[in-house]
Amino acid sequence: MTTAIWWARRDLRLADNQALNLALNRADTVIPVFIVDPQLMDGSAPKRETFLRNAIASLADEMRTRGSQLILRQGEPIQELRRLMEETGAQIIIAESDHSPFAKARDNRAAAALPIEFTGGITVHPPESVRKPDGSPYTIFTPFMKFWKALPMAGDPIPAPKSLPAIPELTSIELPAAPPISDFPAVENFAYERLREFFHSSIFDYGEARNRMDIDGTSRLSPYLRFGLISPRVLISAIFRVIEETDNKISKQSCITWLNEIIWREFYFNILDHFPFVLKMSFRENLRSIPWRDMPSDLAAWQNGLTGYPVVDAAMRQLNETGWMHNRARMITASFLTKDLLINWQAGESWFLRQLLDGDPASNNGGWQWAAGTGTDAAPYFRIFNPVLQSQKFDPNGDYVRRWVPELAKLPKNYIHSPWQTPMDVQSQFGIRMGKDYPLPIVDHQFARLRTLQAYKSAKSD
DNA sequence: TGAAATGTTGGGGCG
DNA sequence: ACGCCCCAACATTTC
Repeated sequence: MTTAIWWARRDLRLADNQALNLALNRADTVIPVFIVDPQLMDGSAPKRETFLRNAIASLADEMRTRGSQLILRQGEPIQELRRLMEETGAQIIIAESDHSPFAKARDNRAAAALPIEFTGGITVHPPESVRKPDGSPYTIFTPFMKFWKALPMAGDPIPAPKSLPAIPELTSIELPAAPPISDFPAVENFAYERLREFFHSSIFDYGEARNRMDIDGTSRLSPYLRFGLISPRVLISAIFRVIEETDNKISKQSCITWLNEIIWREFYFNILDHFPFVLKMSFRENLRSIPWRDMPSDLAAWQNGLTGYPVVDAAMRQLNETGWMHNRARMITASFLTKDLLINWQAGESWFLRQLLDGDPASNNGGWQWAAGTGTDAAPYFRIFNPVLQSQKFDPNGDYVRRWVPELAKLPKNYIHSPWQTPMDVQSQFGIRMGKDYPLPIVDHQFARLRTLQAYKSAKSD
């Protein structure tokens, strides 16, 4: 009679769960446990905590209908695991590997103290398996992506178990119920529904539509990936099949573009695994002394969506209200904070990490360092987004702005992207006073652009 | 997965 | 008819 503990962390799913599957294959009895770590549930990311609580509750439901029970404990994970081993007589603990410095330190401690085995699954290919021939990690996306695509897939997705072994009577804490998140129900099956819907049509226009902030052109699966309600392997094997079956050139290219986005995620897991220092400083050594501005009022205006640039404000308000932001908008707001306000990307990184449902240290850091031009394979520092042009291009009718900045909703299309240029008679015609009902720009873009070029140049030559 | 500055071209107005 | 200027429109370079 063998007993295994399945330690769930950010793999809150039944389908294609390598850790759960290994536990089921190894043992007659599998004790599923989620340990609430006060160090992680510290109120620093309330939206993600809500999603997590919902996801745990939903997984617990699913386990119950299959004859098992998700045990919830709270405390220092290693202590709790040891206690649970004593209570159940389990011989082994199995968990999915994680690669953040925090997770690695915790898991190394666990491995030193307990019989624990880790599986893959958080990425399709474990970071250590994507290396250059000489063994060093890739730091440029394209060669990484080519190598990644040439790797054989390690098996097909594992279907969800239809039933689970019953477990003995054990204590389990009650997690206070969390309000549901309307745009992102934290339910495994819903992720599949969303995937099906996306693959039914939008994916074939993804190449163009993904940039349009006024359109639902993206899969919006990121929170589900973040907490492992769906596995990247499921996404990859699904998209491979669609690519194979698609003849139309543009449609096929759209699918490949989406696939590459998933590979960007793998790339940043890789970068963080090999270069954990990126969480503390710029990847690029020659850009570590940019004279950032320390301007709390500008940072607050950015955080609260009150910069006077409609597309920036719309995006920040979308983030604050829903916990999600369109990817194009992430680039625009990140460019604005770092290049227009000349505020350290780390301030933006931590705000996003606080607010995003999909906030993950690897992807979030990768994205910010990309935008700031300080990262691996990043945008060159002189690539500065013009928030007005970006808005005109990717929200042509201003619908995205109108949705999230209601005080501008009445403004006609030709002024919606740069409302400070609205003539007085038009302002009074629509009953909007610039500078009162909506802020004037907190910085002039042309001026800010030159200031930033100067600042980056001075850092480079240090 | 930019944008601004600068350079080039070619058609049309005009003396 | 011709040269000249103007200036979109597009291309290239630069940051």
